[in-house]
Amino acid sequence: MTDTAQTSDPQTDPKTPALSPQDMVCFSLYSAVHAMTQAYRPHLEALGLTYPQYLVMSALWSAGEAPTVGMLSRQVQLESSTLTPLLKRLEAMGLLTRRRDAEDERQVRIALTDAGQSMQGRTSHIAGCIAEQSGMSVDELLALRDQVSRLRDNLRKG
Amino acid sequence: MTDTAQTSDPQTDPKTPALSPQDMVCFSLYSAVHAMTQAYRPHLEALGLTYPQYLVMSALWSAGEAPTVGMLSRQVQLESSTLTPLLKRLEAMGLLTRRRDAEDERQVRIALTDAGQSMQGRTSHIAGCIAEQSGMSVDELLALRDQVSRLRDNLRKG
DNA sequence: TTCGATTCTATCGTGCACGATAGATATGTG
DNA sequence: CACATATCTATCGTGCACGATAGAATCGAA
Repeated sequence: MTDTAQTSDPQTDPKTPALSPQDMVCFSLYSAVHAMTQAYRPHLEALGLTYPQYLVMSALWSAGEAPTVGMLSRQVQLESSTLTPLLKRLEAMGLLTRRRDAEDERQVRIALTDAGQSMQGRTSHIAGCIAEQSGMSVDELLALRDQVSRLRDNLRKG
Repeated sequence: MTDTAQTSDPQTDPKTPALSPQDMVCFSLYSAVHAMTQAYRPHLEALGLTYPQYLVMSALWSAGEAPTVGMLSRQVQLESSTLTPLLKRLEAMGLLTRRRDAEDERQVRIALTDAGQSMQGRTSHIAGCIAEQSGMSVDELLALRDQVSRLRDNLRKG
C-alpha cells in the first residue's frame, strides 16, 4: 500500500521520494486492525476469546445449521491451516463440536454446544461500546464498512 | 466489530439476532488487510520481503536519520517485541544495521545499508499496481485512508 | 552521590496466518 | 469395476503480534 499517487516517473528516476507509512492506504488499514483488536480485547478477555475466535463464533451464531470447515473458511476468509487449530481450541473450551459428515466423510461439521450458544447473549453490548469509541456516526461506519468491503473484493479479484 | 446498530434491547432480550461477520466494520477491515497482504505478496516476494518488513523499510526510506527502535515502534505502531526480531531478520539480510546510541546506551539506532537504500528504487512501481487493482480512484483511496486513520486514532484514544 | 523511579530494548510464551504438502474420501471416465 | 482427478481437512514450518517480564541505562530528588 504505497498506493497513493506518484507523479515522478518510477522507471527513470531512481530517487522517487519515499512514501511514509502514514501516506499509505495499506498502513491505515493495517494499523486500524491492530487498534480495533486492542479495543475489543477487554470485552473479549471477559469471555476468554481472542478476536479471531470471536469472529468464528459470530459466524456460527449467525449460521443456520452446522456449517462445514470449508463454509466457515469462505465466510471468514481464513485458510483451513488457520481454522483447524483455532476450532480445536474452541472445542477444547467446550464451545463447539467437530464431527465428520456422514454424507461426505471429507467434510467436518462444526456445531455449537449449549455453552457456545449461550455465550452470544454475553456479547450483545460489545457492538455499541466499539461504535461509541470509534467517534463516528452509525451512517459513517456503515459507509466505511461498504467502502472497505468493496476494496477487499476488488483486491481479491485482481 | 459487531459495531453496527442494534435496535432491540441487548439487556432484556437474550436472543438478539447475531450479526454476521459481513455486517461488521471490524471484519471488513480484518479481511481487507488479508486481501491487501495477498495483493502485495507477489511484488514483495521479488524483493524477499514480507509485508511488515516492507512497512518498516518504508518508514526507514522516509526517515531523515537513523531512527531508534522506539521511534520506529511509534511510527508503525508495533511493539518492540514484534520489531526486535523483525529488525534482526532485516539485519541478517544485510538491509540495515543495529547499533547502540553512544549518547543513550538504552537506545538502538537503525541505519540502512547501501543495499537497504538501493532497494527503494525497486519498489516504486508497486503503489500504482495496487491502486489499479483496488478498482478505486485516487481520490476515493485518499478519502478512505483518512477515514480509516481517523477511526484508528479514535480507537487508540478510547 | 546515592538510590528509587523511569525509560528503553530484548526475551519468552501463546495464538494467529499462510503456503506447501499430505492423506483420505469422493467423483468421473473408460 | 478400475483408476485418474478433484475436493476437503489436517499437518508442518516460518513469520508476525502482543502481554508480561527482565535487565541495563538514565534521570531525579534528597
